[in-house]
Amino acid sequence: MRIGEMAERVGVNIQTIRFYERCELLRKPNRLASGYRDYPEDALRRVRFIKSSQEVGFTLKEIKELIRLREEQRHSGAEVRAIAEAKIRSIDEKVGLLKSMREELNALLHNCRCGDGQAPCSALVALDI
Amino acid sequence: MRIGEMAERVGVNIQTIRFYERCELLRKPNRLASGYRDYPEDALRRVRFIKSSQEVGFTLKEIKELIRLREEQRHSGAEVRAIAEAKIRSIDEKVGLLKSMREELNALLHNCRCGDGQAPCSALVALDI
DNA sequence: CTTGACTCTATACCTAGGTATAGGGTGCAT
DNA sequence: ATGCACCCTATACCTAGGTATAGAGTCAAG
Repeated sequence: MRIGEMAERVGVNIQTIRFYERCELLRKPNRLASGYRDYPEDALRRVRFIKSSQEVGFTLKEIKELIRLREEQRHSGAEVRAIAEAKIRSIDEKVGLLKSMREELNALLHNCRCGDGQAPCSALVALDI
Repeated sequence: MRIGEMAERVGVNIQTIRFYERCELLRKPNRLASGYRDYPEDALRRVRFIKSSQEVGFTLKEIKELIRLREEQRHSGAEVRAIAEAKIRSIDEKVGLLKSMREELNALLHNCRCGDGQAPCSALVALDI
């Protein structure tokens, strides 16, 4: 698959793909005789992985940390373990934050009866924003 | 509380507090006779709310959308409802993404026996990164 | 009554993460 | 054989989200 199809299918800009390659977030793909990049089918998953990780607040630097493990041939089990454990802790923190935000919003949905504009919405007062 | 204490207690730069005020993410606080900003105790929570929301991948623009609801005196219940529902959906998506990342990482922790450097780590191969 | 730590506004600067453009080649369809 | 859609590299530019600096005022402690 060439870069245009890849970008199209994941829903990102072509430049973004090349940008990720420069940042070493994506491996350099094989080239056709023409010099065009030629991606295997599963390169799509790698780009999607980057995009989802960004969605939940990881920076490219953090994402690269995870990716680099794979690229290193002789990484130690202990190193993998330590990084994975740290990532899991940070994921759990994020899930915790999201859950409390969700509860607050849900309270808002069920308590807000302020369509009449008489009083400030009590649910939003509780949310304190 | 003056701005220095506020920044200190939340763990952000003083300039960041003023930046949020300019962006209308924080209400303009009362001023002392000197012209110094004077924050109430609960302004801390508002800054922490912004910071946690960023942690889980919301942009300042998205955060502001939620905040603005409160500021508007006569918002309609339907509008609140629609925005809150949209936010809940996006929170659920994020939680879903985080859960699958967590499972992958957990598999990595329990399957990786590659300390010997003989073979590529099979858990990371499965993770496909 | 001055020195040091704090504050103010205004403006300039910085990093991350892209996005666009210029100038040129590829390759298939007409 | 040429036009159109695609690709290449290199470089410039852009937005978001801050962070630093200059120049000036505040104020409590010594």
